[in-house]
Amino acid sequence: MPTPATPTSTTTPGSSIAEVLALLDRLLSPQRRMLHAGDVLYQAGQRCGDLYILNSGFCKVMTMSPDGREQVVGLKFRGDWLGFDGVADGTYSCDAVAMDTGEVWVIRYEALLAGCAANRELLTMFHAAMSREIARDRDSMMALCTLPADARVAEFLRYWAESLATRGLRTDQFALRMTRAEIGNYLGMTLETVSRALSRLARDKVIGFASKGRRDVHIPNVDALSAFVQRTLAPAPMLQ
Amino acid sequence: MPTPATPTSTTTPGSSIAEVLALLDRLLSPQRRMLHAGDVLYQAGQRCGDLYILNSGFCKVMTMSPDGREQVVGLKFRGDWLGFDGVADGTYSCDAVAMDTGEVWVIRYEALLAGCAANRELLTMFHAAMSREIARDRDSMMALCTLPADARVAEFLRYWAESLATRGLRTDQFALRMTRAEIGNYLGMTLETVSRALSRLARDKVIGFASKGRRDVHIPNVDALSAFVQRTLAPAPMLQ
DNA sequence: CGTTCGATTGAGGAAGATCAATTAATGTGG
DNA sequence: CCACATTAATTGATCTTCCTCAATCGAACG
Repeated sequence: MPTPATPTSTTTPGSSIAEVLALLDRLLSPQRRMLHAGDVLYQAGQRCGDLYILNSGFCKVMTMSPDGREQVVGLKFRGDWLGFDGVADGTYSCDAVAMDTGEVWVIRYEALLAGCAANRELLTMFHAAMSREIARDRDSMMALCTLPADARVAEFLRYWAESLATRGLRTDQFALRMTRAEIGNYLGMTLETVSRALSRLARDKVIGFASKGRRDVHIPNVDALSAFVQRTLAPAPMLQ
Repeated sequence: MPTPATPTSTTTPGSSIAEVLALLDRLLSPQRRMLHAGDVLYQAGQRCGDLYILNSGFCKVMTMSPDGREQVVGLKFRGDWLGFDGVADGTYSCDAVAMDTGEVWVIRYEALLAGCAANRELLTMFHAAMSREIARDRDSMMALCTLPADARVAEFLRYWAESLATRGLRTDQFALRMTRAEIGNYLGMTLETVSRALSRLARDKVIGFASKGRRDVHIPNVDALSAFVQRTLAPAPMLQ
């Protein structure tokens, strides 16, 4: 897993979310589009003329296989791009759905190409964004393949908290905008297993639930989540 | 899962492997580098100044988490790019290892950027390659999360055969260049489960093993593999 | 205030992991 | 070239984890 990016890092130009947004605003003055929970930003099969940058809110990315299996394959936060999958053959291969009220900036792909040809910073920033998505997807595969169910849920929460932290949002308390069924679908397990994992995490005081409802998660200490993942990997502390 | 790409498709410029290689050769005249099985093309943490295109042979991409879990997260064939993960922050985050004798073309990232600024075709081709990798990773996630072990192994073989077919190579018989342990690691299961799945596929005549050794797989009919995957998804043909 | 949807929890079963033994292929030194 | 060592693959027996099925509970909403 990558070390948490420092939001103000300037090693690569355009590596901070604010810088990226500012650059895009300046060079491409993208159109704004309001989102509400459940809104479909784009759908698989649809012609891809635009890419999107999430300026606020949260989105999920979903794929459907020809035989009807459906899966959440990605989560998007402020500063993340949407629609990369459509660049290759001009057609989106996933659905993108808003999970909350928010705003995306619409980037015409043709305009982006023109901008990239003229502006080196825009070009490298765009490449960095795609590259980061590839690296992130690989981390997801690792978690899916090597972690047992409880650790997978813990890692999911850790990733969400880290994503919020990177964006300067509070991480001690936040709303999971997904049902247990959706989380399970994303993590490759059933909703009951997700629920049991969350209950265990709560019993172990690694997480807590806000007073009313069990969608609001309280994470006193993100490191405790990482520690929990590690603990499940070293099964028995080797008694002697 | 994407429909098998027609090798001669010209909808997007530079979408065929031959076109991509020709374009790169013409514009960047990349340096050639010979590979032998086991050669490490690049390693996580290493400075990323180059990208690579595989001209022949096969490579695997591996990640290692901080706590030591290691996993095969990708397979690369002729025409595939390697090193995208290093573009974001100038450091590779994976290892790339040759599985066979082959040749890569070395693309200096700086030269590529310069070329992209000057040549629109190169720019879109490069973007298409990254986009395709993102879409492909999502398909992998889908297979990992939604398919039972037997179907996952069948899907793995189907993907390998499809990859060979797209590149004009024979698919009825080929060598898996991975041990059962490596396949299992890639698919998120143990080597014993891989072995049992392969035995079942062979018993059902969906695949066969070449005379000597069980590394050479014989696939009389790729569609039979897809059918096998479907069969495991519709568990009981609903007796009444 | 009942209906509905999501979440929790328990009991039983099945898929796959683990452990262990055997066999097959590959390599090595004599 | 053969005996032997080594590594990979297969197969079986057991055990664990997670899934499935089912009941219950809680929150939200008309």
